[in-house]
Amino acid sequence: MSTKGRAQIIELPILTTDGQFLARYSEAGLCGLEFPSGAKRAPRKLTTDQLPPQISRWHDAMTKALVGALAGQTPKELPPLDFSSGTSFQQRVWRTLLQIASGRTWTYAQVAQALGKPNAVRAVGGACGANPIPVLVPCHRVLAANHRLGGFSSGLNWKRTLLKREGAKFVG
DNA sequence: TAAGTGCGTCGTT
DNA sequence: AACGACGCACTTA
Repeated sequence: MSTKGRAQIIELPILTTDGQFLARYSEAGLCGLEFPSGAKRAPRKLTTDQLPPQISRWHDAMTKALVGALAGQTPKELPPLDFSSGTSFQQRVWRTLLQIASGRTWTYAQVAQALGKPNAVRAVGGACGANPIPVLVPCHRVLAANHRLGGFSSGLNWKRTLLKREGAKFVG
């Protein structure tokens, strides 16, 4: 038996009114989420009953959480989040982002403050950009100084849309 | 006001 | 050693 077999990742689509998202699961939990892409290929042809039951439960929770979050609501239940792809600094940032309530925004500088590294502002921006689970890990709630929009890896329109639905204010 | 430049800062590659 | 989803001071138009 191979001792270096790669961890199995299961990808499942989530259909929403905003398009088809793609959720990724590891043995530890949800490890990735991708925004709808132009290509609408189904990533996998598995029916729910062929899935490991644990993944199936996670995906049910995830589907509800995502649909709600896209409507500006705070998810009641999330699947376990697998942040293991990140460096320890990135993981700290991502965990911090989970503290930002819907409708509220922090600045990159505030996140850096919260980490006890007030000068690591730019590094925080980098970690936000590396967030593997957008929307649920609300990197879109992090703005630049003076309520300016800042950036967003998956496209600024997504950031604007999400913030508007949550009733958050921003400039730009 | 708006837009552009330079530099400090620090985690990542 | 180079590069950013930053912030701030400062210059120009």
